[in-house]
Amino acid sequence: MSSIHRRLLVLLKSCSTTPSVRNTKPLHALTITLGPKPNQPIFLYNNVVSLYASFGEILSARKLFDTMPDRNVVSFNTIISAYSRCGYAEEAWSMFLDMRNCGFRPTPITVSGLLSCDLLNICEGIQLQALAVKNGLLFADAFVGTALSGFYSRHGCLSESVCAFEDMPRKSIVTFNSMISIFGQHGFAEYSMVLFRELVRMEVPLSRYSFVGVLSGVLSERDLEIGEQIHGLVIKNGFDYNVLVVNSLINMYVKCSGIRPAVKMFEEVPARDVVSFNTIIGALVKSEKLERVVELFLRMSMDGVLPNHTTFAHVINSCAGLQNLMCGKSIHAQIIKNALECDVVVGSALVDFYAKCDNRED
DNA sequence: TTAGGGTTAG
Repeated sequence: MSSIHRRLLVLLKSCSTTPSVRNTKPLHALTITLGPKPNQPIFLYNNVVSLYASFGEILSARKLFDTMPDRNVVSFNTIISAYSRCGYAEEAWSMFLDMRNCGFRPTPITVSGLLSCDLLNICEGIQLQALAVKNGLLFADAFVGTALSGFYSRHGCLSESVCAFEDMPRKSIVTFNSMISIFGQHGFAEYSMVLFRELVRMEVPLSRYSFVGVLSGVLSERDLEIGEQIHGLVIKNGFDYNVLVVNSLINMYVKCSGIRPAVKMFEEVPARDVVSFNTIIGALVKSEKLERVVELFLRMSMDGVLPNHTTFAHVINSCAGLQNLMCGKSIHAQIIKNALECDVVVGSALVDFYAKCDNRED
């Protein structure tokens, strides 16, 4: 191995320990210095493409991919998954066609990467399913089947999603969590619970997503008992310190038993993030307890939790309801500081706020 | 020795 390749490997190692665009650029520069010679280690190029993609620098990733002197299956899988993650379904599909034209056989990673693209159309997904069945890709691991069931669910095809799940020769904890969540999101809390119980009986260690999934369907007063049972299991399994699970529980109490028990839970938990605050703030707005919204917003900043567009939209709506021009204007200043004035939801809330405060010009 | 799945508020 030449000294320049050794230097590349050292840079690559530093990129993987502290990944950043700043660290990736010198690595990229060195690959350019090497020139388009044959026998270049594709491995290094793949890593740089992957690093750019992981920072959302999809154009840089593609540019480098195009200049690579040689490519392998991993190169194609990296760029296809990068496009899929960013929602560029057409580009992902076009790279998939290029891959096949270059004589590479799609792997489970190619197919699951494409199927997990939010905007992949139904015809292409069905073609991928046929290809996966024909090539036995569902037997390799649980990724393709899980992605397929998620793909059908996103397109509103619940029965196809369930079929994909049931036909899977290999299922993982993620497959179960995903299906539990799909049932919940489609309003089938009882099926979600049946699958969750099956998972418990299998005695595999539950993950935080198992609880998030099953709680996503527990949304009405009649489900409160189920919600409380899940709460018990959360504690039993030691997830009551996990902010993601705790937020799902707070949301469940908001939906099933109203603001009081939800606030009680919110006050008792060891840690809160922006979603915990937004859940309670959203519930306070709905029940028209607008003064408390502003109080909670102030407490949020005292606790060092940064507001986001959801928080600002709720708080501005409360100021509009209270017709409190002074308070709203000061929140507006913070919105500008956070560069959220052009956010469509926040911006619309501001327009509504000024109109309700008879301040048409602003 | 590089590529892949489940996530709460709105």
